[in-house]
Amino acid sequence: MQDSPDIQQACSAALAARLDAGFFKALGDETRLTIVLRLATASGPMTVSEVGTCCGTHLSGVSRHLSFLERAGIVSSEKAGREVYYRLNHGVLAEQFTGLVAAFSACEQYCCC
Amino acid sequence: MQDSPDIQQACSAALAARLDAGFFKALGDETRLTIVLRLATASGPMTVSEVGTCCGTHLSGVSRHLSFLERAGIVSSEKAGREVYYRLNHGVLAEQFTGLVAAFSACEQYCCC
DNA sequence: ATAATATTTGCACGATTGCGCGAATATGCA
DNA sequence: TGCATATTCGCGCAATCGTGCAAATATTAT
Repeated sequence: MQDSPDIQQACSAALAARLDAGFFKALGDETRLTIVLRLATASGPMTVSEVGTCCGTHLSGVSRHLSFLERAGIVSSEKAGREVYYRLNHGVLAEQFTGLVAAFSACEQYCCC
Repeated sequence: MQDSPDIQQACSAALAARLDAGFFKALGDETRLTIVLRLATASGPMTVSEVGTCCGTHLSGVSRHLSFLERAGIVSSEKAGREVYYRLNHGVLAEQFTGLVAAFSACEQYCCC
């Protein structure tokens, strides 16, 4: 199989599948990035209140941000009693970013000049 | 040097430096992602008008999106006569994503349980 | 100089977003 | 049962965003 329109189509489709606006949108807010950073450097799962101490916003906003991040697959939650523990999905992030690198690289190699 | 608050601080700072909301915000819009995909699979630089054929929006909007992407470092422009040629900064994207993988991985290794 | 083409900019509109506040819900404890 | 704590939800507000349209600008061609 050599460089043909077929392989270019495949590269394009693979990259398109990786380009999820929701994922990037979730990371495109300062407060949410602060939360992500806090969770990334935590020694374990954190409650909403604990996360809330790192960013100056109201706790309801923190709860909403965490839900947003969870919907994007970036964090996971687990309910324990009246508290909800959030943790960062390191695996998802690593897989996404490495996948993006590979997809962009493939496009550059097979589609570009 | 072993796992100490110092190295945790270093990991946190390194990740914080990578977490640029503007960068993610630039990729957090469907139309801009369509433009990025188009440029990623192009055989060379493209004019604003050429890029515009891939997304249903008005040409002025395409111009604005390209400016946004350029401000985020994702694309570069070069003026040639009355046309402006845009191209994807593959290197920047690769460096950003690989850097993110490394920074998250370091945090997971040295800060987390 | 005049006309045609490519791009950018100003403007207004509708939609979305992040936020704080208070109420509602859920759970644990006395 | 009553009370305190943790989280979520509904509401409204201000700010931002994406868009189309028309005008302005820049450059090329006649």
